[in-house]
Amino acid sequence: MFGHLDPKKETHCPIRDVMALASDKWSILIVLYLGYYRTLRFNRLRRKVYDISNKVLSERLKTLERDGYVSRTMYAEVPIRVEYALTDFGHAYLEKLLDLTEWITQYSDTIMAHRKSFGK
Amino acid sequence: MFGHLDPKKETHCPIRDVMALASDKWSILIVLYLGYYRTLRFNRLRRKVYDISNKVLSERLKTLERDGYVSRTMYAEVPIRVEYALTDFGHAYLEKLLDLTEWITQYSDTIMAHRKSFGK
DNA sequence: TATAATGGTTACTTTTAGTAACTTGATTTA
DNA sequence: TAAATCAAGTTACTAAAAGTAACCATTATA
Repeated sequence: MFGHLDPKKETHCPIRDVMALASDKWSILIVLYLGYYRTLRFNRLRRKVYDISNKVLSERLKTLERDGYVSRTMYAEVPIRVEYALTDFGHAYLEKLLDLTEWITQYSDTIMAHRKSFGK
Repeated sequence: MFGHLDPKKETHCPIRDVMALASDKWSILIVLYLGYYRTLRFNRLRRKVYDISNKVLSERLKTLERDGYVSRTMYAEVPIRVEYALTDFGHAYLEKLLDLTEWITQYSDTIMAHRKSFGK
């Protein structure tokens, strides 16, 4: 249950090395939107994940693709068409994320209230 | 299920505003270690969450305390003693995190393998 | 008398994130 | 016919975050 906290550590930590690359704010939003819309092209995805820049979206997609969460399909049309979608693994991750995001959404107001009252 | 993705957006996104502050690499590790050891003093926690700096640990703890995940108890001893622990809410979050980290740990090797084979 | 431990803070450097302009090639609009 | 538009990004630059290392006061230990 807490196996990944093993003090024999220093070797390979799944949280630092693996999870951290897919659990940041932008990656989570990308996975959620790809989960909801099934497939999205670059610019449409960017408009869904509002406030993300081309640069960061491009970087995050590359990492998510490299680690097996996302597939990238290029169609040699004019103009070029590129579609992003979740892989099966990405869908499994989506399930886990949805569980977490639903929970946090449920308690979001509580946290915001705590945050406000804390400064005093 | 995908309620937080509502395109009416722009107002308040629980993922951007709330979850992002507790789901980064360091915050996750802090919550996991506090979950495992129940209470930890600053320096001991820092040694558990190896490679974290005083500065970042201090900052993350403040945010986690402000948002209600962590409690900070100061004992006016000499030298001063400060104990950090999860709140009830922090424990509930821990449950969710454990579910996610267990899953990612299970697939960690798969991801690493995919990562290696991807460059080719 | 020097060292280490307590829980941090401060100043500085490096890495990451964010901004805005630009690319290439073809098509639509005025 | 010339200008603007869209596709999917890239590039150069700036701002923000993370990481490094020294330091603070107090007290016990060697």
